Amino acid sequence: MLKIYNTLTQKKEIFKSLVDKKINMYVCGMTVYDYCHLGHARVMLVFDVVVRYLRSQGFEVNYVCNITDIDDKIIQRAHENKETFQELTQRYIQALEEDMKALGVISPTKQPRATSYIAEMQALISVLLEEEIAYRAVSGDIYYDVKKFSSYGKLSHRHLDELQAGIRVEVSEDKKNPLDFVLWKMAKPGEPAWDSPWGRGRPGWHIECSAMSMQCLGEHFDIHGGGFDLIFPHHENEIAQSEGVTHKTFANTWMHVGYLQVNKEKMSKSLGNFFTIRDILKKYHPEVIRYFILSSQYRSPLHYSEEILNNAQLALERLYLVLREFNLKENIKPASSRFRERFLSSMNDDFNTPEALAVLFEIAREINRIKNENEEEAKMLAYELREEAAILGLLTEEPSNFLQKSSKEIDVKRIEMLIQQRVLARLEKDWKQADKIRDELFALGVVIEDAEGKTRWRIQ
RNA sequence: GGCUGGGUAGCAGAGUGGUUAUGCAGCGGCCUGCAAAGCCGUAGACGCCGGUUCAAUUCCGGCCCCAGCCUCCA
Repeated sequence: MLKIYNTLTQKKEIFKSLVDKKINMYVCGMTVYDYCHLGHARVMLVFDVVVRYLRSQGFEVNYVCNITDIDDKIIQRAHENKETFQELTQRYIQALEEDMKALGVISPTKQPRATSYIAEMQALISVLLEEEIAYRAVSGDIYYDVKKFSSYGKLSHRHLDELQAGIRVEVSEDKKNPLDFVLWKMAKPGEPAWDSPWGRGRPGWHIECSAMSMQCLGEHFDIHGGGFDLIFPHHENEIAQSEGVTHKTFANTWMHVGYLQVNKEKMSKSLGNFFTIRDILKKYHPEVIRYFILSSQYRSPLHYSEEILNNAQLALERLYLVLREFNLKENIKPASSRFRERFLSSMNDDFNTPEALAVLFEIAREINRIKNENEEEAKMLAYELREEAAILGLLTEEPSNFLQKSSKEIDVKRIEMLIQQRVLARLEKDWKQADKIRDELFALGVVIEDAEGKTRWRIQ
């Protein structure tokens, strides 16, 4: 029985899809004006695992993840770069796709872009104006009147008066209420603009997700997700807009991924403490990043440091060292074991990946324990280990590939030649020479293992 | 000020009203020419103060501390 923590109710709830065995899920994706950092990777990897898991449990998941390709920061950045906003966004959309591919993130079923849904956004704004939930200000900009939506604040668990007390931005003369947010913004000369019944302009940030999610998934769907920082105001506003138009529940379950922290601070662009995905991939295997992300529960803050990533690497090596012992070429569906049940119940408990990983390590130990006495059973467990790890997107590589991959240039020919020399030295029981070669290899970052008459090597 | 979520062994990080999380690191052993890998064993923890209970790290209350949101942010 799958339970998911719902930000809306602040409880873990038994998950039930609107249509049996089908799930419609929307995740707020990236604004494309710069490279993605590890914090973005966390969100994408978490939902990647959510989708993989749900599919493995027989759900047909319709996974929509948008791209925001028009917004103030994009306009500003394009202006700074003296290029069109399309040139800018196209470049970063491509970078985003490269990053996601490198991380092994499965593609969303659909990846709508804001600029392709301008008409749908305008349709929503029209309804909100007709219903007088939105108003046109003196400037011509159109705002959402938060006072008209009685349950405003239900997702972030705040009340309008509390919010107003904490206002810390200068209040625009234009708005009736400082918390009102823009739906349509009139264009200044030189800014990107679209025709609308209210004049040339561009959409506000929040309306795009209402338009895209409802267009792609319907007015009422199962899961809506994103980073923690989107709870307020973004998702709150999405609810206000969508439910303001439809008068029915927008999304049933709201999932939010915790922050990635560096030195106890949130990783963010403004603090300048971020690491881009592509930079980290220069030093670490994608599965190491994935392991690191999954080693904490998705709602908790996750601390980043190089030491922790190194630890993730060592942990993954342990699992790969187990799989290396077997030739898992056959297409075998392993039988249920006592481990499988625990793996599944961990995942069913709000995607508790740290606990699921712990189960994988227990399988690994069991394999090591029995492999000499009962090779067949060990092999079955190895198949199971690989299958369950695949749900997390791990252990998908050939073990020797993973274990012999290095971020530095390695000279495999030289390594193998040295190993050959050492084998000869060992046959002659020339331990001094053998150890000297081993030291030499170690200096190259190569670790040697002598087992069952063979010598194997791996990196680091 | 309001609202969220936290504080678990050297590090990371789950979980539980009484029983080994897990990974890395440590200690002892087995294996090995020596290592590596692996196995067995072992040590070490639940912010502070009260309360409930036969029993609390786990429930309740208070306090302290940390992070985040209330402006754009995944």
